[in-house]
Amino acid sequence: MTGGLRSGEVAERAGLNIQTLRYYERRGLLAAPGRSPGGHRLYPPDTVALLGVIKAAQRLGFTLDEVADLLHTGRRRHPGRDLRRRAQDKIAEIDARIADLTAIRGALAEVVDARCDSLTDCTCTDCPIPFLTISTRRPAGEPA
Amino acid sequence: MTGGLRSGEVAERAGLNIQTLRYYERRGLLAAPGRSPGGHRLYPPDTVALLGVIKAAQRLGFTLDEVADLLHTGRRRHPGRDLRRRAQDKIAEIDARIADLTAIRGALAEVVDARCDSLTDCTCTDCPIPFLTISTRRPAGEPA
DNA sequence: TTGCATCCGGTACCCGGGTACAGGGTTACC
DNA sequence: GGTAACCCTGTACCCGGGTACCGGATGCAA
Repeated sequence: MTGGLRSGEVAERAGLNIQTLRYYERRGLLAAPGRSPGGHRLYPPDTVALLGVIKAAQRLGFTLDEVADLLHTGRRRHPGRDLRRRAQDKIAEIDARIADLTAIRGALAEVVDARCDSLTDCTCTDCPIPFLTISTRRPAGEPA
Repeated sequence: MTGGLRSGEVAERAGLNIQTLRYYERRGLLAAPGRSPGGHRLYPPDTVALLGVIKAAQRLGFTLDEVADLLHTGRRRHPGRDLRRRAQDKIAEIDARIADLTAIRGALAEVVDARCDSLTDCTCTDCPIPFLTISTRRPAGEPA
């Protein structure tokens, strides 16, 4: 009888590296699974689906810490409100990020339109490069 | 007589850390400056402006390697064409990034609208979470 | 019971953009 | 010529999300 899936099987089905499974365990995304008598991990079969959820949440822009948190609070406190609030916060972050990128895009378009020819010694008239002081926030980093 | 600015002065005027100046030197963004008899760096005064340019380029989404490259090719080969082409490439990258973020935003909005209450066991009707297979590209990373 | 595939834990490394620290040498001013 | 402030080199560390390698132990089938 099979007490669960071996790490190699889980990794293959989920499209991940075995090391990544152990990494997720360390990070608190996966509960420590049962073990065979010899110490090999035996995962419950729904682990594969859980990993799919984790990957989906990552695609939504959540960090691994945030995903771990969501998984845990999902089990404990009043869950629904929490997920919705976090999703809304994440939308706000994404909007800010899009606004940043849009501003940068505009500045780049100006550089192209003005036919700038050098970062340091541009000879074009009304060169926009000296005025690139937009976006004094985070340079171009990910959300906090 | 002053043979140039000391690193502390440059760092302060440019709003950077001294370590960062040396880091930029290693990365090829700043040429190795002259030295005092005792070995202290003495920077030409326009270094401060150059650092401003570097920061501007970073804000435009160029990596340090790309900036170094732009600064070098700006001096050598046929410069103008290069800068314009790279700026256009960068605009395309940014557009792709914005498209990704917009898709993610849409998915998050669905999660909010549907009043999902759990990542793993959502009880809402027509829950969108199982369908979060959008954006099979890079998860949410920076441009290549 | 032999042999190969798989897995174990621990540790080190990768990317990009820096920052920090230790232990010493220099500069500048009084 | 003292002494504070500054600077030097070299090395290690930070973040996030993993990946790679090592030597040894297990699992499973013939």
